[in-house]
Amino acid sequence: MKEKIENLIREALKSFDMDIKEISLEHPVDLKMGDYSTNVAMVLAKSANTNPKELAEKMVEEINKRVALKSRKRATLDKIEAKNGFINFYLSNKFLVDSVKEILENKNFGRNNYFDDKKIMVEYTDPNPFKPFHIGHLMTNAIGESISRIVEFSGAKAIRANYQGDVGPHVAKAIYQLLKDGLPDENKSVSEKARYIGELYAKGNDEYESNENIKKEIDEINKKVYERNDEKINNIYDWGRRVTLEAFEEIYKILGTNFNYYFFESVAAPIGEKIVRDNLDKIFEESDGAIVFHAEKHDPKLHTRVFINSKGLPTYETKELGLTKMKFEKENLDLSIVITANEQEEYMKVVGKALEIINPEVALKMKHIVHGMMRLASGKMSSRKGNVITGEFLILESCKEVLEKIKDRDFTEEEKVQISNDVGVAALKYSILKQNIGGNIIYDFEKSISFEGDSGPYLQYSYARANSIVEKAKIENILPGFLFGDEKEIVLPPGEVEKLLYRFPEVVERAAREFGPHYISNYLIDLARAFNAYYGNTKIIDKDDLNSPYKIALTLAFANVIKNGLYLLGIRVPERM
RNA sequence: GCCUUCGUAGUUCAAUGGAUAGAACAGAGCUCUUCUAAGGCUUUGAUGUAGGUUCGAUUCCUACCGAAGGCACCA
Repeated sequence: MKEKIENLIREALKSFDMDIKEISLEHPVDLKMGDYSTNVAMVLAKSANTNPKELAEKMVEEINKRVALKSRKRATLDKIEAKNGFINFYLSNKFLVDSVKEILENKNFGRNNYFDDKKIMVEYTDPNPFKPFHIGHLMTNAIGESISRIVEFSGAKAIRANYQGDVGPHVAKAIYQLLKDGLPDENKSVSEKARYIGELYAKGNDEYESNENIKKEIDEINKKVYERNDEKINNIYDWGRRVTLEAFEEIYKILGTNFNYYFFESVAAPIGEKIVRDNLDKIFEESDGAIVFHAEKHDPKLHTRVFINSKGLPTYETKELGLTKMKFEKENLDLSIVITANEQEEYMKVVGKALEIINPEVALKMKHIVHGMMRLASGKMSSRKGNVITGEFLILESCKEVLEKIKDRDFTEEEKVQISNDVGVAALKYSILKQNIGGNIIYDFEKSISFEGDSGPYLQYSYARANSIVEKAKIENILPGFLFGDEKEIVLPPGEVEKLLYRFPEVVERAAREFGPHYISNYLIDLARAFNAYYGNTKIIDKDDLNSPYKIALTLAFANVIKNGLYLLGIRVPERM
């Protein structure tokens, strides 16, 4: 449709001997201004020595001449007008109803081909064994899963990767404390054991910072973990690594993520180390016993970073180089996306610069997407029993809240658990994905599990309600249809719902182009609001209404789009709730 | 100090250089003998400051004020 209108504009311009590189064609904020609108007259007026209004009017005349050539019945455009220098296009009822029809016929409505035939790896979540799964991991997971699905819907083959720090000082801190305090009870569940390890990590961290001798001891353990030459430490390490990774798997299951690849720092480290040592003197330099990269020599906005520390151990930067090499060896990628919090933005630029010198081809295919940090709106939660809020805790609380809400509903126990999991996770994910991912999220526990207004459960609820109407209509033997009364003409004026439905593929494409899941969340909320308003003042199932089949078709189309949209956000859609 | 990102209703967020800056929450008032009231309807309220570019600036540029992150052996 968009292209069709653009062609009309171009043809009209041609008749005035004018042309423009890029036609800006947008949806006016207000539906009263038409369905599409262009500002070309305003852009070109000056160079054409005329004023925008006049040019717009002349163009409308020209476009109307061309449209009139086509038969009225098949027309997709109803009206074209010039207003305040804009040219507004109004879609015909026929086009809108046809788009509803298309949604019912095409289960994949919303797909586009922006990333056709591209192979894209998305690395996200990245929790570290021996440490808790915290809120930041929840954020990265929600964003990464959504971006993976969006690029898939845009034609790409998405490869999901998870990169986990199974070596490094944090591991040594946990092991030190485990050696001191002992292992947890064998009978405890995996997640309880993982929680115990996480608590000891925090304790070890405190010790590390407050006691010089313990610091040395932990540094020693760190080295042994890399070298794997101490059996006692190896045993605890292998056990702790396994337990925490298993606990993460349980969380991924609830969140709905399946990774294709798991990368580990322990593997990436030696690969990265070789790259650094091979490029010593060429790119990297020795300084104070460490090996560093003076990035500011290549770009004054960057700074120096240590790649191999003075104890001879590789830092995160080096591991990142190794990881990148591994990724491109495993798969022939067109694009490799890494999603992290924005605190890593600056040094990723340094790593990127080093990579650019070592392997410019690969560097071009790297994309670092950063999201904001989760900050607490109030200190309430963090002080609770001295616990930090982990991502896991948040998921459980949110689901528990939903369970409480539906406890008296007419569902089986099994259904109740399923629904509360789906809705609880939706509330959290939506609160992360509803806003631009770059900004910080001021985290408010109450609001994140809000089920009203601009929320995931609101969307799920709208879907469940639409779904139940369609189900009920089936029982009453009214099926979706596209005949309007006795007339062959469409008499039911399509409303706001239709005018939003056909835009879905455009929204998905934009979300893919800009890696912005929030475009989808915002769209879905607008759509759901429009439908809920329609629902509020229309009787959809009505045996005496000849338009009832169309109303049901519209309801079904709405449900399909919400379902596909929520899928792209990584949110499950309960049929009933 | 330097670098990066960001300042929009009381609060949390939208807005592709465009038309009257949208929502949600909170506040006030309606609304279930129609299909799920986790809903709908009505209503109060905002672009940090000062310049500049432009037919047009929340959006681009400059300065200032404020916030977050980063700036050598953590990730």
